[in-house]
Amino acid sequence: MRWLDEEQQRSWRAFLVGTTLLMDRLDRELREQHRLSLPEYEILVRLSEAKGHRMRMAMLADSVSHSRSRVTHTVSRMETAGLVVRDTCLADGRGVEAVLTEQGRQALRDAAPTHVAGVRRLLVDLVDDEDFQAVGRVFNAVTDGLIEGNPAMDIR
Amino acid sequence: MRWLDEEQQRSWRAFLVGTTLLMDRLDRELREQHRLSLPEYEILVRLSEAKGHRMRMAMLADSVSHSRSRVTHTVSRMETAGLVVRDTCLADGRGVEAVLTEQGRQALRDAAPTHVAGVRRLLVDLVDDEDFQAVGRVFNAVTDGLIEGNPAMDIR
DNA sequence: ACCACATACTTCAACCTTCAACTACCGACC
DNA sequence: GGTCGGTAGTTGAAGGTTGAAGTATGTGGT
Repeated sequence: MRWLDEEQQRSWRAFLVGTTLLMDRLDRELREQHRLSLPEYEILVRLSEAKGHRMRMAMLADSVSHSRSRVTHTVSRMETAGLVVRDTCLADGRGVEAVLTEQGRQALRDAAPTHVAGVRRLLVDLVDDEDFQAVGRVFNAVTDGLIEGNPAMDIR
Repeated sequence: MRWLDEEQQRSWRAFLVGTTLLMDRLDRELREQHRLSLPEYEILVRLSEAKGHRMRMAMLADSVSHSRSRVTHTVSRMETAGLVVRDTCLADGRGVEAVLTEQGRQALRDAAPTHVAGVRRLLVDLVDDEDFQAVGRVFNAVTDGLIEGNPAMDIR
């Protein structure tokens, strides 16, 4: 059994604690200033980038790496809040598309500056550009490892 | 308003998705193989490193960066499972200490190899040592930023 | 000694996530 | 064209998390 050395141990714990604090804070800021959770915000982002501001539920789920069930619930809440609507998929009778409403687009326009400013202030602006790029490489590798490793999850 | 450039954007998203997948997987492995959640595991680790295998609730909460309420619940579940016991604090009548039981120590001994192997296989062994060190630096900076920024949270 | 205020932890209810059914539809094979 | 297995999405209940309010104890001023 190979354990982690001192250095690796420290990095791993820093990651655990830092991530917890960071996500907590970003979520809180969105909630307090825009009545939006971080998962909801991410869904708004994905939809806003999609063609026609609409996306199949499964694709949405994959793109944020949440379970389908979770996305169902999240989208339901967002629908109640008027941020999205559901639309049945013409091409596939089983399919459902989530569609951004004008109100949803507006919510995203409002929230984006807060969110980006938070990511900068609490993360990006605190560290070397080089180091931040390393973070990108590391988690791309992690994602690849987990998506390859998982049969039938190679959509991306 | 300064947005993130392409590269930063990619890194940030890789981080979000990679973290989600990684934590999910590590949690699942612990649950399936050892009936332990990741938060529970972390508490076992903290307690095992503490003098006398015991720690005040508040200190425990700070050390894993969870809310006090959350730690109360987690410890309650762990107490039911026989992994820890609560003990009132002699020095401070308000205080409560969580104490690792022999069963808790055993659970940790059993689970640790699984967990460490997972962290290696899914993260550490996939990336450059340099890059992993960068991750450590980045999240130490994040933690410092968030703990300094927060009045009365400088315990560590 | 008393009071006000702060700290330590718990409780409760609302909310979110997970997991295991469940419904509905597609596609292919006979 | 009926059946079988697979895919898309939802549902409902159980479990975990949050945040505000509650209980109990410590602390400092008078």
